[in-house]
Amino acid sequence: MKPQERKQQIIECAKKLFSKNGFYETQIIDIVNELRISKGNPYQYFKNKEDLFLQLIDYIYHQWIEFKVPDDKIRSPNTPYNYLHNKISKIIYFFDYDIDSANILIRIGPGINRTIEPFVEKMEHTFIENIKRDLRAGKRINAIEKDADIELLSYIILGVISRVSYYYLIQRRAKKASVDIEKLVDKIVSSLAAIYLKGSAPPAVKQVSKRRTINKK
Amino acid sequence: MKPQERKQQIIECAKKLFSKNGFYETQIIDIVNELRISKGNPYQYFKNKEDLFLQLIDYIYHQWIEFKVPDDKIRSPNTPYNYLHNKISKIIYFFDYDIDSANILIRIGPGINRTIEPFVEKMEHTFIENIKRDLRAGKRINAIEKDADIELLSYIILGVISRVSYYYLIQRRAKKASVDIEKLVDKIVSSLAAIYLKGSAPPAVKQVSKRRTINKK
Amino acid sequence: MKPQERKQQIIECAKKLFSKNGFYETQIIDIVNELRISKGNPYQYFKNKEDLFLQLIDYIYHQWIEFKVPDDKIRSPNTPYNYLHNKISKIIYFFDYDIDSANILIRIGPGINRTIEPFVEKMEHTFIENIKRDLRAGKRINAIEKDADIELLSYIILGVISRVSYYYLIQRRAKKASVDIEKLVDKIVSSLAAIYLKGSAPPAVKQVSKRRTINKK
Amino acid sequence: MKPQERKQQIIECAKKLFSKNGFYETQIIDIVNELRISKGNPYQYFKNKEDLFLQLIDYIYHQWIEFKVPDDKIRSPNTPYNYLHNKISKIIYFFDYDIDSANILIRIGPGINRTIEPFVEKMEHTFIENIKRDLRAGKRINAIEKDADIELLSYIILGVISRVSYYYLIQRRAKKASVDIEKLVDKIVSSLAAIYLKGSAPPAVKQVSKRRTINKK
DNA sequence: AATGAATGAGTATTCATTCAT
DNA sequence: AATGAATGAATACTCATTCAT
Repeated sequence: MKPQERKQQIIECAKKLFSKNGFYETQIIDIVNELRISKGNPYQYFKNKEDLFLQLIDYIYHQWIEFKVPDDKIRSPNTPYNYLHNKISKIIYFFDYDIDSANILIRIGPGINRTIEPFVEKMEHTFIENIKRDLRAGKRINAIEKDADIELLSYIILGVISRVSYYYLIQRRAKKASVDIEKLVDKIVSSLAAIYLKGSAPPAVKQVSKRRTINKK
Repeated sequence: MKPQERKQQIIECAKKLFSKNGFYETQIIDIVNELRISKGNPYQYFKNKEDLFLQLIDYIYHQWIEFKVPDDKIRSPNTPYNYLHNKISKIIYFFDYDIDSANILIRIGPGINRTIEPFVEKMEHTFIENIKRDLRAGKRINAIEKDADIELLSYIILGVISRVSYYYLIQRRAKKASVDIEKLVDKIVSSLAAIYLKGSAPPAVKQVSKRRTINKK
Repeated sequence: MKPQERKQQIIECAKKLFSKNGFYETQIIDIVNELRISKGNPYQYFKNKEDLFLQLIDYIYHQWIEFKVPDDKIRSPNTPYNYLHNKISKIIYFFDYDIDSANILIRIGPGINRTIEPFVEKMEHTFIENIKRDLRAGKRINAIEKDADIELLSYIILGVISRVSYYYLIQRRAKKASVDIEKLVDKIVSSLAAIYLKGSAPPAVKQVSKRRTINKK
Repeated sequence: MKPQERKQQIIECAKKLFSKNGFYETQIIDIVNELRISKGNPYQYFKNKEDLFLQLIDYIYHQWIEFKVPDDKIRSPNTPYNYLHNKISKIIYFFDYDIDSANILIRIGPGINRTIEPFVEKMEHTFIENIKRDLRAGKRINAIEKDADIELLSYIILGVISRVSYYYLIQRRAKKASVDIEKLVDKIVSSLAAIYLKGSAPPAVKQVSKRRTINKK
C-alpha cells in the first residue's frame, strides 16, 4: 500500500475510534488490530499518538473545506437570510455526513490536554474568523445593526450550531431517533436570524426599556 | 480533620486540578501531593478515580443549587424578559464565581469516557429540563409563540450560554482579558429574547422578504 | 523493608548486573526478578534506568571513600615510596574487594552514552585531582623532579592502575587464574616510582639527549 | 558505486557515529540517513548490527597495520630507546590521525557486550603480544632486566598509552585544547623507559631506602 | 544491488490501587 | 483514619531486520 493511502487509512480509523471512545480510551493497539497492521506501522507516519490526533484535526479541516452541500439544499444567496441559510447548511450537512468529525470537534477535542487544545482552538478560530467576516460584511450592507457585538455574536452562533448538532446529530442519533435535517437547519437559521438579521429581529434593547417602563408603572 | 471536611477538601482539590489539566492528565498523586496527605487517603472516601469525578459532578450540582446571585443583580421577575434575565444571570454569575466548575461542566466532562459521560449528561439533562419547564410556562402565559420548538430552543439556550461562557470566562480570562459580566448577561439575554420572547420572535422563512420589503418603504 | 534498605538493595543488585552484562544489556526486569520485587518498585527510588546508574556511580564513590585497607598491608608513610605504596594499595585492594565496582568504573562507565559519561568523568576527575595533589606535595618535599609534568603523570598513574587492575583482577580472575595482590601492588609501585620518584628514577630527559647525541655521530 | 566502495563507506560512517554516540545510541537509521541510502542497504553487506561493529574492528586493525608515521618523526632504531620511541610514535600518531578509531578501541569497544567484547579483546591481545615480543627481545639484548615481569610490563605500557591518548587526544581535543604530539610522545617514552629500560630500571623495594640514603650523602 | 514499507519482539515506564502497619 | 511501600496490569514507543518490488 502506498504511504499516502496507508496514512489516510490510519487517520480514518483513528477518527472512528477517537470519536467512539475518546483519545485516552483509544489505544494504538485498537487501531492496528482494526486495520490488521503491525503495532509499529502507525509510527512510520505519526510521531506519536498526539501527533496522530493533531494530523486528524488537520485532516478534518480539509475534509470540511472540500465538503459540498447537496445541490438541492443550496439557496440562491440573494438575501442575507439565504446567505446565512447556506452557511448553516454547510455545517449541519457536513456534521450529518461525517458524524465522527462532529464528535471530535465538538466533544472530544476540547478538554483533551494542554498540548492538543491549542490546535483544536486554532481550528475553532478559523471558524470564528469566517463567521466574523460574514458579520462584518452584513454590517456593511446594512443587514445587521451597526452596534451589534460581532465577537459575541460569532460565539453565540458557534454555540448554537455545535450544541444543537451535538444533541440532534450525536445524542439522538445514538438513540436511533430520526432527525429531519432540513427542518433543523430551517429552525436554526430562523433563530439566528432573529438575533441579528435586521428586520427579522426587532431592536431588542429598545423593547426592553419599554417593558421596563411599563413595569415601573 | 473531620471525615466530611477531608472529603470536601479532596473534592475541591480535584476540581481545581481536573479543571486545569483534565481527567487523564491529573494523577491521584498530584492531588495528594497538593494536599500533603497520603497516597491511600482518597481511597477512604472514593472507590476510585472515576468515583471521585462523579462525586465531584454531584458536588458541583449542589454548589450550583445553593448558589445565590448578588442581590443587586436580581431583577423583579415581573416580565418574561426579566425572568429570563435572572435565569441567565444565575448561570453566568455562578460560572464567573466558580470558573473551575464551568471548565469541568463545559470542557472537561463531555468526552471523557463512556462510564463518566452518562453522569455528565444527566446533569445537563436537569439543566435542560429546567429550561424546558420555563419555556412551557412561557407558552402558557403567551410570552412564547405556541408553535415554538421547546426542545430545540432549550438546546439553543444551553449552547449559547456554554459557548459564550467558555469564551468569555475561560479563554479570555486565561489571557488576563477583563470581562464586564453585567454587560455580557445583558447581551446574552437580549439575544435569546430576540429568538423566543414574543414580539421578538423571528419571522417564518417566507416572511423574511416581505418584511424586508416593508422595511425598505 | 525500609526505603533506604530497599534502595541500597536495588543499587547493589544493579551494580552486580551492570558489571556482568553492561548497561544496555541489563534490563530492569532482570533486577526485579533477581530481587523478587515488582517491576515498578525501582521507579519508587530512581527516576529511570539512567538515574539508577548515576546513583550507582555515586554509591561506588562513597564505598571507595569509606574503604579501609587491611591494617597489615599499610606501611608507615615515612618515605614518599611508602606513601605511594599506601595509595596504590588502597585502590588495588578496593578493586580486589569490590570487583564489580572496578568493572563499572573501568570498563562499563566510560563509553556508555553522553548523558552518563560526564558523571563518570566527574568521578575520574576527583581521582585525578587526588593524584595531582600528592604529586604537587611530592615536588615541594623534593621527592619529585621540579620539571615533572604533573598532569601527564597523573594520567599515566591512572592508566597503569586501571589497565593493570583490569587485566589482573577482572580478566584473569574471570579465567579463575589466581593473583598475588601483594606482589602486584609491589610491582606497580616500583614501576611508578621509577617514573617519577627521585632517586628511584634516573633523570630520563638527560639520558635521552645523551643517546640522541650518540645517534647523531 | 561498487560493492566494495559502498561497504567501506558504510563502515567509515559507522566508525564516525559509533565513536560519537556509542554502539547502542547509534541506530542503523542514523547511518543510512547520513549516507542517503536505503534502510535495507547495509544488510547486503553485514549480517546485522553486531557484525557491522565486528567488521569495523577488523577494518580499524588493518588501517592500523597499514598506517605509516610521517618520515620525519621516525628515528633510526639503533638503540632500545629509539626503538621504543618509534613504537609509541606509531600508536600516538595513528590515534591522532584517526581519533574515531582511538575512541572505539579505547572507550566504546570495551564494555559493549559479551558477544562483541571477545573480538575487542582479541585485538588488544595482538597489541599485547607485539609488546611482549619486543620486551622479550629487549631481554635478549640485555636492554631489559632479566627478572622483569614481561606480562605486567606489557599491560602497564598499554595502560599508559591508552589512558594518556584518551585524555590528550580525545578529552582535551573535545574541549578544543591544543596538544603538542611530539612532546607528548617524548614524555611518554621517557616515562616508560624509566620503568623498564636498563639504567632506568626501578629499584627493588628494599633498595629504595638504601639508595635514598646514598643519595643524601 | 537497492529500496523502503512493514513487522513485532522487546522494554521502559506509568499510575491507580492495595494493604500491612 | 492515615500512611506509604509495594504492586503489576497496561501501554506507548523503538528499532533491528525482512522481503516484495
